[in-house]
Amino acid sequence: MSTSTIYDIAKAANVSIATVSRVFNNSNSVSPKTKKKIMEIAGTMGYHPKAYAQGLARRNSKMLMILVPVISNYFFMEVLAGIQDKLLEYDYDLNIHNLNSGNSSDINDQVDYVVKRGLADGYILVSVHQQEAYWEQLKSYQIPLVLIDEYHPDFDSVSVDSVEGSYSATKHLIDQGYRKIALISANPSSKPMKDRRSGYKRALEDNGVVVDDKLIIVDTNDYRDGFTEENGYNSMLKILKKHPEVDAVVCASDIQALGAIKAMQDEAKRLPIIGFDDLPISKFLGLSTMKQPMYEMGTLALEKLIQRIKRKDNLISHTVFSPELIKRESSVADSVTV
Amino acid sequence: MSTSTIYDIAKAANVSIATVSRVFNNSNSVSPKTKKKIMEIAGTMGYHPKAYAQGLARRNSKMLMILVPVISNYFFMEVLAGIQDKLLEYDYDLNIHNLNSGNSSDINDQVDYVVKRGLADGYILVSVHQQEAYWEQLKSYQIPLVLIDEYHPDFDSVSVDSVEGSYSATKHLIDQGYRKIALISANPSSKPMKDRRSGYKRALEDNGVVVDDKLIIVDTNDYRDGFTEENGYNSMLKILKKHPEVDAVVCASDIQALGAIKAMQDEAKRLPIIGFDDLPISKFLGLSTMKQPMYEMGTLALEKLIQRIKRKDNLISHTVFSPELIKRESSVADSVTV
DNA sequence: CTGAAAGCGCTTACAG
DNA sequence: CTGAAAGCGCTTACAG
Repeated sequence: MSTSTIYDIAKAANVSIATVSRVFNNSNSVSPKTKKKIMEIAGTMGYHPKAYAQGLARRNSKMLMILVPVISNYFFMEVLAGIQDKLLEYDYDLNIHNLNSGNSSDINDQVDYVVKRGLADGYILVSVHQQEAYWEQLKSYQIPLVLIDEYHPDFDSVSVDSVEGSYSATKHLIDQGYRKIALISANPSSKPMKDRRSGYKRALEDNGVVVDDKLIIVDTNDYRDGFTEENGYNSMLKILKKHPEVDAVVCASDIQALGAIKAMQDEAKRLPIIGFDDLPISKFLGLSTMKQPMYEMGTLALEKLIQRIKRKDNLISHTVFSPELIKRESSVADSVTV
Repeated sequence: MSTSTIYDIAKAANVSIATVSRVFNNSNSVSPKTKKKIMEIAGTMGYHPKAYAQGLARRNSKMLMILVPVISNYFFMEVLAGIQDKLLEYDYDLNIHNLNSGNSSDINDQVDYVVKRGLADGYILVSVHQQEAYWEQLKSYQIPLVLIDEYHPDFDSVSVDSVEGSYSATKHLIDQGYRKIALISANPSSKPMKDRRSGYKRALEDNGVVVDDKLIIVDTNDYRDGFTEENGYNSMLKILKKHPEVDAVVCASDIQALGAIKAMQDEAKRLPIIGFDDLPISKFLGLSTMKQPMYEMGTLALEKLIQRIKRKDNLISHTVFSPELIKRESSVADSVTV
């Protein structure tokens, strides 16, 4: 660690530490001459104000933090891009804290720990799903915080209507005459998955199709909440072997749909299929899907957080986007061939 | 912000702040009784020691930081997984700082800023490629730091032999009789790309094939250093239209290979092709590739960093892995059909 | 434009 | 097992 402090610089420049501090805080009440001298000395000594000392003295950190359970998914990537681009307009550092499910402590405790340590001035929680009791506790800390991909009345939030999205996806298949529609699910207890399942069911019911719970395929492997190619692959295999009556498939995510498509290829079958997300790769594979405005969700969440930091007593606001149906070859009847 | 401090807790519990501090630092020299009382009070008041105050008082943060230019690639994801899993053995927090190329300041300055602020006790730089002069400057700060996907004699590092990997990929195609082998490149000025290009050239030369620089395809769009499907798609289109003599293709990355394959489909052509990375999706698409031990690179880098923090004067160590050739359908002669 | 001094919220010898 | 006090490296009124 370059060990020089503000005292070293002050001594070398023959000024007080207050003056050194001022040049690093861009106070204009420093003469250009001494400013220049201080900057030169700081340069050669490799000095820069230490975050911990500044954070303590200022009582704010000019840092924002993103808390996210799974960094390695495309949804988060795009959300992050939106946050980062918007961040260029503001004077904040950004750090990402990966909530680790492999960790001994659970997500609750990890959020609690990070947030209470107060490293950042505000937090964006992406795809963090908690019990009601925990949200209330979090609320009591009165820390600026916005939710993405989750809804709770007590916090600003930006999310997508998963019920509606799944409804549209299912309806799209129904409209083409399919009736035995399977759902390849992810971890069924997660909030978005519950919503997607209920959208799927409602679409069937609204169109006079009896819901058959056996056609809702849940893989037991919960790695990454089931949002993996393997999950889709195995689920599709199960459909092909145990449910030959199925004539179309709704997937909880594009990544599972990709695995499912591979399974169909391996079995030389072809069923209409639709995903959820719209990964960049999906376009290349002709996968129909429900697109979420991920980038916009990121920019909007950041704006909400900045506003919240400025005025803690602003009214809470919620933004819910509707996913958009992207029709491509995978779900269109006449292009579905073996 | 939950505004209670150690003083509030001390007062409420009728003890000194030293005692409160001790219970939060797991000092065993506190009676179980007062410990319990303090924890209860802290619980109801939502108290937890603030990171900035602790960091300043302790002179270390028990935090590690990853600096990375592009978070949204599979290589980083796997490296991160390795780091995180290994981290469970140690008592450190982990944060990720995304070096933002969209930012006004360049990567140099961003690394400098972050590292000098001293938020973490050590840093892992992933895929950060700098000029020699900057490495020297960084070295002068004497901050614990390890490099992944880059090599510099002054820092511990973990990397892959891109020259050898690219050589093997090219040789694999040559061995099957192909001679007019194109290279779909990424940003040609990046270190790994230079290495991959030279591996490609050497493999050709070693096997009596004259290198034709026109067959090295560089897309002008530098988004994400060219590691995108679009880049691969456009590059392949160019090959098919302008270089019909090409009989096989080496790609700088799997993600580009995916785009390239899509382009071939759209043009109803099929050339043997090989990528570099081994994304999970590649297996499903039958893409041959050069696999890097990303997860292991992460765990190893973390271990090196921990050692470096413990003993700053240990000898610098470098680990270079050899990529492994994964043969799948995309590059095998007899399975290549339109 | 500049300095002296208080304060930010902790930790940690030191003393008992 | 516990407390008083110094110190960590800054910022920021206040005074000049």
